[in-house]
Amino acid sequence: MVRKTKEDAEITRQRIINAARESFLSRGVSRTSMEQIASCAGVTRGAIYWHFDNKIELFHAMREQVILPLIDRMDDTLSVEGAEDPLTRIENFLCGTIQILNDSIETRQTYEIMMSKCEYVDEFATVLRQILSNCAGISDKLRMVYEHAKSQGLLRESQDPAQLAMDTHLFFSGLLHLWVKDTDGVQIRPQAIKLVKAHIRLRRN
Amino acid sequence: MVRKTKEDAEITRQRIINAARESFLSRGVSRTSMEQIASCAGVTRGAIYWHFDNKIELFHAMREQVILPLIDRMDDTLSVEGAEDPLTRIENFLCGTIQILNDSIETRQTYEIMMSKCEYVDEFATVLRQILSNCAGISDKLRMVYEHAKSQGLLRESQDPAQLAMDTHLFFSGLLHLWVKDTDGVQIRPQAIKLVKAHIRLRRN
DNA sequence: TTATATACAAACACGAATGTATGTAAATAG
DNA sequence: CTATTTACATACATTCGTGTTTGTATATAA
Repeated sequence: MVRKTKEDAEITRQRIINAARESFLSRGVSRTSMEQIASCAGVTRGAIYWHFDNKIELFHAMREQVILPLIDRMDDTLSVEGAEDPLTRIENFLCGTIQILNDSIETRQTYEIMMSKCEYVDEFATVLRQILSNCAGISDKLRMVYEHAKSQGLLRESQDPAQLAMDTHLFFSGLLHLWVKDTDGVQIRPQAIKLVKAHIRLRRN
Repeated sequence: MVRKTKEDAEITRQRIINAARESFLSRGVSRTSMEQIASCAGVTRGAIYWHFDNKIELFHAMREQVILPLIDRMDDTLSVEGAEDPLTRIENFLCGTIQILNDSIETRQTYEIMMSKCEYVDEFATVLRQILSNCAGISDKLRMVYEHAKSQGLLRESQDPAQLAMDTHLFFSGLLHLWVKDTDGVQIRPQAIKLVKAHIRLRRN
């Protein structure tokens, strides 16, 4: 219970992040006190303030743990000129993201926190800007893939890739929001994959 | 500055709601204290506690002021068997909602609060459920209109009205989220209407 | 082997927010 | 005209959270 080795400290750090996630989820970010996180992690506030400057740094650490892998994966899934045609790549990207939310509790909880248990004001306004910038990145990537699809004659009629990309991005943004908030799994979780496929089918030649 | 007439009291009540909206918007719901709302409204906490039991009652009052008219409008715009064909009715409903957000500061601010300045935990979890239930209502209405469109042969190929409705609802949900958060008006506000029209065009025969 | 930095726990100081209780002057009912 | 509400303002009690400071045992570097 005293001085730990470096690995022990890293474990403590991770436990604090996990405790923060659980606490944020059940009480909301701003209502969660450092003391609550600490007791949930089995440490004192001293440990938290040792590893993190304050609550928002802790929030950032929690967020990055799930966001960075997702961004990497997006780059992989969308950009790779691989076996599948562009429209299938988009479909796989969307379905794969849903699948990750299904499989990873940490990702699911973090998304729920970001979408309905956090107030984006003051220091948190920065986070919102990061989210928006990330959104712009997704739209951009989608547009490029849709352009490929168009040049390969996969799209019906002459549809604008930029508008298609935005439509898909907004659809998926809405889907994620509802998916995450549908904690009972009644509203749309069961049909999410089917909806994605129908969405893609709508633009296929 | 003492006992007011009934109309004066109603004015005070409305000023408190307005002050709450402004305060919620800039500091977030949970960080906003009753004292801040009071001073912003030019009254004391006593006045607020006279009109409202607590912060969440105040929140509900603020929300209902903009939500109830919107719901009424949805019923009018979508349900009426009028001059326009079903797909145009949907388009008008979506564009009209965007237009209201554009024109009404109160509506815009309230939506921004609900979407990014509020934590849906504890007492506020109820609000989230209301929102979800409202979402289900919108999907339902949309599905019915799409069924009309299908029976009139307005849709391309054989598309499932339920899936189309969900797709539209998710698209619009994503659009509203991004529209509200795009306070600089750079990301999508200028192209929102065009996106709606492209979305509808995609399903037209 | 000793000095120092690390990884926390414990204690302190301070502010801030909430709900309630009490006071009060004027509007309104009878 | 007086009794009672109404529509607040003011004061009080209590709780809770934050950031910082101090203490300390041990890992680690030299």
